[in-house]
Amino acid sequence: MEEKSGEYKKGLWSEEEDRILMDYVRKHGKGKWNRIPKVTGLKRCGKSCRLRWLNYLNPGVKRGGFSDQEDDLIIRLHNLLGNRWSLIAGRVPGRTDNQVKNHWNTHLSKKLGIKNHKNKPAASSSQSHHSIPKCRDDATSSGTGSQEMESWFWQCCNNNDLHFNLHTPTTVNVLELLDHDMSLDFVSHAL
DNA sequence: AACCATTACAACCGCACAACT
DNA sequence: GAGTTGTGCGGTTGTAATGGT
Repeated sequence: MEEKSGEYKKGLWSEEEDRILMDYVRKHGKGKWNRIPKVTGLKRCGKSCRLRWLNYLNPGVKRGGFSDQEDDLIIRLHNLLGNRWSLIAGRVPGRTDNQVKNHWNTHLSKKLGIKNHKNKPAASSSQSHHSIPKCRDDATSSGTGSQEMESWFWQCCNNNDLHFNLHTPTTVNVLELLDHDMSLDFVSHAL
């Protein structure tokens, strides 16, 4: 994975570069980003191409400001998940992790009076007083476990009390709950 | 109009990890 | 099993745009 510095251009992308990258993705699909400079002659490293596509050129990316609903959802998901931007972004349709992260750091952290982005996620607080239901096997192999988790989750939501420790095994439960059971609708209503 | 400070967002960097050879 | 490659993630930096003086 040799990408010598100096061989590739840095900084903002030009329209021409965007067009070349779009053409490549149209023809070859996503992936194998490191081939792009070789195939297209684009003076950008694969990593940069991937990022440009994911955060800007991808038609699924929503542009423009964040709505109040999105803000609210992000705040609550951040409260739940901490700085897990990709997870948060995965539940905010049309938004990328980079967008969410930037939006948090420039708007929401100020709005909430959070000092800086090195803030530890609330979720990583060592005081986790919650008994989170047991997980994977229970939750995924039987409806009961899943229901138990959902019920527990709702309880936390109702108490506006979403501080779990991300580094405990129970985190897995939370994330799995999100992945398995919680469509955006569920999350946005729950949170 | 010119300068400086702040804001918002795009992009880069370093690291980790999974897949592949 | 070891090395290489490709990808993803979070933190950080760079820069254009905007606002204030």
